[in-house]
Amino acid sequence: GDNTIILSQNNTSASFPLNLNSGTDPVLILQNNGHLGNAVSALMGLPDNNYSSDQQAKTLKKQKRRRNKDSTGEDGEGRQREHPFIVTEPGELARGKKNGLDYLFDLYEQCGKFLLEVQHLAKERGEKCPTKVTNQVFRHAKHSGAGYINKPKMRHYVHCYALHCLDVEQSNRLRRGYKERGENVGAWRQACYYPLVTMAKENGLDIEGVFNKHEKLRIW
Amino acid sequence: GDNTIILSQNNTSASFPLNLNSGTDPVLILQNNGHLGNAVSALMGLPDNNYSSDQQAKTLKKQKRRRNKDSTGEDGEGRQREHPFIVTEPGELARGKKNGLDYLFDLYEQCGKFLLEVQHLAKERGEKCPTKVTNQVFRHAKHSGAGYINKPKMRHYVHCYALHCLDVEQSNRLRRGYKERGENVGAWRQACYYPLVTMAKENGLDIEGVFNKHEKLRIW
DNA sequence: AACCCGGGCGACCATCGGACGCTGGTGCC
DNA sequence: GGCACCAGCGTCCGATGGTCGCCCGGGTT
Repeated sequence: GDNTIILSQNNTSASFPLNLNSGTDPVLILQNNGHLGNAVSALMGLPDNNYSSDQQAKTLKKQKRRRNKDSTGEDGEGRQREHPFIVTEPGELARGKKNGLDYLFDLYEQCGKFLLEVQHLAKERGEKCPTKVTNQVFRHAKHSGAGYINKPKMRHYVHCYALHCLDVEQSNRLRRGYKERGENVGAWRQACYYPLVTMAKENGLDIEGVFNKHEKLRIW
Repeated sequence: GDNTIILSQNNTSASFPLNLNSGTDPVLILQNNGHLGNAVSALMGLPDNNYSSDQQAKTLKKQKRRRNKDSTGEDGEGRQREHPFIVTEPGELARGKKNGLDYLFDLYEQCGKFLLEVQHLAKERGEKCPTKVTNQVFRHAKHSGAGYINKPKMRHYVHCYALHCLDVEQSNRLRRGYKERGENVGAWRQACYYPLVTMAKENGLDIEGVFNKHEKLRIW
């Protein structure tokens, strides 16, 4: 059934260097219209640039991708795909078969928690210990029942989360603006990128540098 | 023709945290009996442990490895394989068709330099910038004419280099001991591992932690 | 009901980190 | 010269990071 979560935004931060968050500490209402298991707080980021080095013969093999249309009942229970995100303003609950942005950001917090678990497990097994959210972390999340977390999604919105972490005020303003104008999630996502570039420039860093300065973004 | 290089061991260090080097600063004589191009100074390390996570069905497919026996003259010039290392004491020049350990350690310094070059190139191209010695760095080294540097070799001796960086005295003692006893390189290499474990334990860290504390080992 | 928009995420791919073991250089007899 | 030892490094492999685009959910008409 539907599931509503209430949590304070005054998150687990306990920041460290360069915390650009300004501190309005309202109570947020999250929601996943369908499931959910836990909730936390964290931040993230990374640009979508696809530079890649070693320019060479790029075989340029473009072939059709096929999907296994195995839509066979499965179990009858459990949604297949997450509801799409819509642009919501801070604290706003998404209506209908949609998810809001507070919920999106909470997924990043959850990933941070899963990373911590993976790190602890690795440590006590004497294995190599990741400092970033890796494939292994996504796998762990899935195995832990958080099937609604997946790599493509998290990577896709990472710089939106980053803006949220680095400057909540500006992030909130953007959300309200895009909601008001009735823009879709894709447009909002794009828009999140530019403030980050500006912030990086102001601090004389690249985007990655900005991420690394922030406790919660460092793991992305 | 043969090539001898003289350089001060008081290296480019300019350390930073936890520099365990004790500071005898003699003049070292390096040598690669056959080529060589430049020389620097740096340090490195990493254990050979093969933990790996996600224990699973390990397909265990063992198949014959084949080599391209293309020993065709090539050019007539240029050695194919590096001369093997022998255990030499500090400052000792390897005799005959052998290379000494000072030369081995210098290769790690060279790798550090190649990493810096790759980092600068990446930065000015706006590409992703490696913090570690990666495949790309080995590729760059090869392209830059340092064909005598290759990944398997560098990984193989990394913890020997680490010991050298973290405690030259002990490293030197070990070298002298193993040379005296006429042990082969493989035995010496193995022996380098244990002091590192002890050092890690003393500092309450794992091997990787020890590496990360040292300016020059961090890149491995 | 039918249509179309847009976005979730399965699955693909280049590349990586890591290591095995063949090949042949090297010293000894 | 012949042989046995042993180590250099070509080459392979599982897994990763990164992304494309198929497929379908969802709102609208």
